[in-house]
Amino acid sequence: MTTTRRDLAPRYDAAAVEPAIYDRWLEADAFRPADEPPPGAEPFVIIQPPPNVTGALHLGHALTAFVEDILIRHHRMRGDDTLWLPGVDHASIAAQFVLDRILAEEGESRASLGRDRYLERMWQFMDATRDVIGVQHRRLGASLDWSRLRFTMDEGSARAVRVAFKRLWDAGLAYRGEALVNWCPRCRTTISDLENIKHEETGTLWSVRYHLARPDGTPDPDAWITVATTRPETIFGDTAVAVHPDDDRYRGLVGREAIIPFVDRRVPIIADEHVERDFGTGAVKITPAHDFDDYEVGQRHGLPMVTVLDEDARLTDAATGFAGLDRHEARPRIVDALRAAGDLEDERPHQMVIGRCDRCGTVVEPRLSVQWFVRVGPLAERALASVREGRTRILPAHFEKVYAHWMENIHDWAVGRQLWWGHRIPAWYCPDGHITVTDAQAGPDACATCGRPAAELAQETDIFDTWFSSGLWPFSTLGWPDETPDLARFYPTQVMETAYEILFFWVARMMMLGLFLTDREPFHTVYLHGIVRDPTGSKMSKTRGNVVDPLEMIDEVGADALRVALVSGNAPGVDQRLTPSKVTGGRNFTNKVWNAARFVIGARPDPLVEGPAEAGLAERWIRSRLADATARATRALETLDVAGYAATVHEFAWSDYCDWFLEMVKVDLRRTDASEADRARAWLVAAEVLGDLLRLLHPLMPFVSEAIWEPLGEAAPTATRGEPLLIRAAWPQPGERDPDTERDMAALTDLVRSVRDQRTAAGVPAGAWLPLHVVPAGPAEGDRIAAGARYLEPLARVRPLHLAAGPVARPPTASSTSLGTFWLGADPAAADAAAARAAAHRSGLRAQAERLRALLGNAAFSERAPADVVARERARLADLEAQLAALGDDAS
RNA sequence: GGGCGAUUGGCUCAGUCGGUUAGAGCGCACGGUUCACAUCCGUGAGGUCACUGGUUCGAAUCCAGUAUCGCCCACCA
Repeated sequence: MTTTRRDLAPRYDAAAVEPAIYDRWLEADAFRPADEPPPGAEPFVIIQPPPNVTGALHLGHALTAFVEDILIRHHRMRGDDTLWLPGVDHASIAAQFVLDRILAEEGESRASLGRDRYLERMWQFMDATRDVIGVQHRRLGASLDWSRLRFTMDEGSARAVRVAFKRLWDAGLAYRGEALVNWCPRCRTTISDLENIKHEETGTLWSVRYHLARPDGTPDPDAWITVATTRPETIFGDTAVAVHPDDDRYRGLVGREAIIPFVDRRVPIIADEHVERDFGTGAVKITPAHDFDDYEVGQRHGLPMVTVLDEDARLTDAATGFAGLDRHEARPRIVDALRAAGDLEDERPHQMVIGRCDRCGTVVEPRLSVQWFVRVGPLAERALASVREGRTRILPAHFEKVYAHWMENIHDWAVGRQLWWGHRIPAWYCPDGHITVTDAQAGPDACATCGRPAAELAQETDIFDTWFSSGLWPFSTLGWPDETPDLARFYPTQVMETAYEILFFWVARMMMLGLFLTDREPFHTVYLHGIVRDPTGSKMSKTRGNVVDPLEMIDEVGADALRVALVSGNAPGVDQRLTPSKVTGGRNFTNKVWNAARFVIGARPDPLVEGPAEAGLAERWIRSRLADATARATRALETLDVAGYAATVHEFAWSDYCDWFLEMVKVDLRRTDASEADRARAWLVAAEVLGDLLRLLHPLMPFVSEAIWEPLGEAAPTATRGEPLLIRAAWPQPGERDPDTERDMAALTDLVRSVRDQRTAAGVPAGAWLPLHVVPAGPAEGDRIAAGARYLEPLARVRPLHLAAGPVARPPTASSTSLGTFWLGADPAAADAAAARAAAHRSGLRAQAERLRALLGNAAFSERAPADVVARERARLADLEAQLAALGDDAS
């Protein structure tokens, strides 16, 4: 019988193996679900959070892809109707930011090109960059169904956006209105609250005299009210001065008028609870068009709103003498002018919170404008109920509180953006001011209100916030609004896995829109992962220069190693530090698995003569351990405990399979007294368990496991059960545990470890063979030692083994395990340390026995603790006492 | 200002339903050319589980408070 035996390299060479394996998966079309769902199969669907089209792969993408790929591969192997759908997000503001920079280098700009040419240019840019992120995901080993790749700017998404907005409009949940919004003067667009990032900064608090108006309306040079402000450049927009109604200092001034500097406008002095008496001077200027608080005060008091800053945050003509100046230039000049006029009373540094644009860092300006909003109240209520009532759960669970808190305090969503790259809002205006919203691609035929023909209507120029189309992602990708087969088959999805950072941006919006538009929760579980930080715990950022490029890491150690590093020991929702030692650990593990397989495949007896053979201790033990590992790994994956899964397979592979089992297999393969059938059996067990181990490992290290699979199958067809590709192989069913065998093995390995400890203590050369004397604790123990002797001898490197029957004089180096008392026939000169170790061992036993006696002697314990707990402790004490007695210790 | 979370060996992190010897990897010490792997093997040291109080026969685990750190949200100009 001849077999093709592959020569595997002594080291796992990721760079050589991984791309070839990925190509094999692609050739086999292994990522795509079957055309028809397998009968009785449960769907398991993850829609990939679409990475930004402009972004390069970072560790966050890698973590996302790894966690999702692990879940997907597991379910695919279980035979579920599994779909993992990839996508790319058009990222309007981010994409414009990038393109604008490129254009600037070419001496062009948004303005110089105009909307149509700009968008043309954007599409060219898209064509050039759109595939990059996908190609990068392939290097991670992501088993995404590329045949279903979607883009948030494709026609499917565009249609979904139009239909979604039309439904919101028809339901009265979309409206247009004037309001104060966050405006980024550099991006020249509205941004949402979430994109307005608050920073603690030191500014200046100025106290400025506003002179009171005399009856004739002129300023009284001798009477004034002093207001505190951090924004003197908005003085021109002041339409009131406010004080607290209970503030005695100003009681007499309420109802009088103050004169705004420079513009000499008379404004009322009003009383409003919003004013903090203890802050500043207790009097505040009210600028309704440039401050969210003041806006509300203005509403309450019916104050006029004067806009003094334009789209570029330059002072408008309302700013007499300062018009045209940028807000930052204007500020010091205005302060100077006030000082010159003698109206600047005070100037002091002030800690304050400043909002800056998430994208460009520019100070955000509250700006009065007419905008499109989504009324989120009713949407949020449903989205909140879904989580409260458990129809969608969030992992880790404490984020449910965060989610609820946000949903309860949610503000209407300003969905319009004054940008060009994105989905244009499908609203048309007629000259009479009517609004027509349609989901027809070609636009409306006529004004819905007055019937004016389409030619007289003008479409809204604003586009949607990127997150509007993202909010439709779980169903727009499956064909919604059409009732497509994919939508019926795969929606709602199972797991939404993403970074906790975008819980509000994205997850909340998908919940709200999904429930409104499809009447179903778009996913059953939200799995949030944390941020990958640098080894010191800092967030990775380009400016800090501490960014780790996953692709470089993969070049170095391989994708599987990076995957192990990122998912091991990482709980959901918790930030992690990626250290070099974690990456090295991942690499070492891939290499360990590779080499274990190399050994097994290379150790195949030739010829392999199968025949009747008995299941030995090693075989029974490893099968039992495998059953345990399979059950635990499966359970961990079912509960989305990815780190627990990784830890389980790591421990089983390294400790059980490699450290103990393979060492025992070596013994069995080299036995001279064994039959060929016995050797064949020992090897086949090793190969078959390796097969199941590879199945368990596959989601964690898909490349290595797949690379080994084929050569293993060639050497041992029963190990792979004829399944050609591991990615499509069946997930193992947990077998039966064998507690007796596990106990026997635990006792044996305990003895091996104790002997090794004695050897180390005695300074015995590692290679030396020593006689071992054992006095078994009883006849049963003696039988167990005899049964395990063939492993005990080589693993502990002891020979010969003396099993004493009766009482024998014990040397001071004697130590004990549950199997009995033992000592080594070592050179007496080297035995001092061993004797000390043995003495320490005895005193440890004594201390434990002491503790247990105290516990069991406590009536409260024996009476109140559960019977099984008491019995267990009793048994432990009995065992300890037996060991002590066998060592000649009478302390009991 | 409100909310959420964390605190476990030198480091990074696990720790199930409360059960009496708290685990892992890295690091450290010692020993190793045992024919899969030195990206390895073996052995060992190292923790009063942040602190205080409570519940309990029993607390890293449950409760209350304190301290420190971190994050999120928020309209004191």
